Amino acid sequence: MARMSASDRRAALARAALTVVERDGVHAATTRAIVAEAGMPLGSFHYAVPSRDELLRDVVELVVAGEGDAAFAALLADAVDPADAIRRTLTAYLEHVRAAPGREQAMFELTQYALRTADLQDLPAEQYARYHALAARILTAAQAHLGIRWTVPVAELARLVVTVTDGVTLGWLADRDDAAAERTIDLAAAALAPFAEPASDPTN
Amino acid sequence: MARMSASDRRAALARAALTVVERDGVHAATTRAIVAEAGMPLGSFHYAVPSRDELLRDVVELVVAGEGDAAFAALLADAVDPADAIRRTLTAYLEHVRAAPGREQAMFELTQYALRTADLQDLPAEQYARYHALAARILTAAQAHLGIRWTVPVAELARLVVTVTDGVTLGWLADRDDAAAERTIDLAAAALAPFAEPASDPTN
DNA sequence: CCCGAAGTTGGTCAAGTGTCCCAGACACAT
DNA sequence: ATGTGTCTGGGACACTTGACCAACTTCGGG
Repeated sequence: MARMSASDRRAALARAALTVVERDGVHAATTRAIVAEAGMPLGSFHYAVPSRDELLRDVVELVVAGEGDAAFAALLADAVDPADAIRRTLTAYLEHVRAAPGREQAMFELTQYALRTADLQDLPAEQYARYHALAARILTAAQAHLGIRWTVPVAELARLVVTVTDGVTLGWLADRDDAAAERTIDLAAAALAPFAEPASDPTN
Repeated sequence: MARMSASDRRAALARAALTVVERDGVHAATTRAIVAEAGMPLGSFHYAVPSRDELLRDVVELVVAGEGDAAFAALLADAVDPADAIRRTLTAYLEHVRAAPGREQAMFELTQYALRTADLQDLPAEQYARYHALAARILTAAQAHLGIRWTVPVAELARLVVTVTDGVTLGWLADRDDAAAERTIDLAAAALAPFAEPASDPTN
């Protein structure tokens, strides 16, 4: 095994653990499965990290941190109106899920696991705060790109958007019905579009 | 232990297993925890059911079958308009979640578990089909109660409603922010209400 | 009343788990 | 070169888990 600092090894273990969780689920993420994925001997595990739960915490934080760089905002440029923009963005997200179902399922599993683990109970709140903040950034950017203004607080709309993406994802994971998911997105876009008004609307 | 037929015992074990899953999570639903919950000796387990995975299948089916009797439709009577009706219904659902968070979390966990288990992969689709059917029934009933007509197919609207309830539940489970969840529901109600029109609207 | 079938139960096993240990190898400053 | 703290990695321990068994008790029909 190449020599590696304990902290580097810990990071490598977290990445390996995420790979295992995506592929086989949280319950399969044993210490042995993780070190096998990382190509390390078992002994390295507890040299690099005090306990398995602490590594899982790293994994959740890895997930939370790495979810932000979404290129969704770029899509806004092509959209012709708010409904179109919302539909395109949600569709892009669905494509992302379809391309790597295990990844999104891993997010849900990790959230549920954290909720059941005393030491990790604060993580889901942080995780969702980041999701909400990300959605808020996209919505704010959309105002400039589309020349519109949201008629309700962006923070509240952001939470609703995250709610819809989570719901669409869960539903699709359950029945893998692409067409139905698309229709749900169309409907959601139509439902959310009225919250936008032209930026210079004289009625305000 | 009272004498009991093997099939009755199997049903009792499935109920006990559900109780354990609600309280402690899927990973805690070991054969020993289940028989302890059911007040049975360990030996009874494999007399009544061939394997643990087969009992988990029973549990998922129990969940799928027993979710339908919601009394949500009754709330429609008091509502003054579609937005109010939707808000009341979603709020009632949120109350249901808040009263027994473990229960709804168990639903999610069981769905994820089924998706990861080869023998159970067909169950989530069935589970969500039932959710969608239930939502469709409520939406159809709402038409008569409120004297309105949905301007989009009920089946599609039903899937969106389930999407929203799932998303709201997941978000609330993560951060337990009652106020934020309430506002999300308010917003969702406002967004969905325009899909209703007076039943005798002359513009159609 | 008897007897085979059905049900009960504590004990046991092999596999798998998280955690820990320690003897050795390595890198680097002195 | 030598020493010191860091890293390696095979092995072990205590424990849990799902599964199984064999002896025992109870039931219901002939």
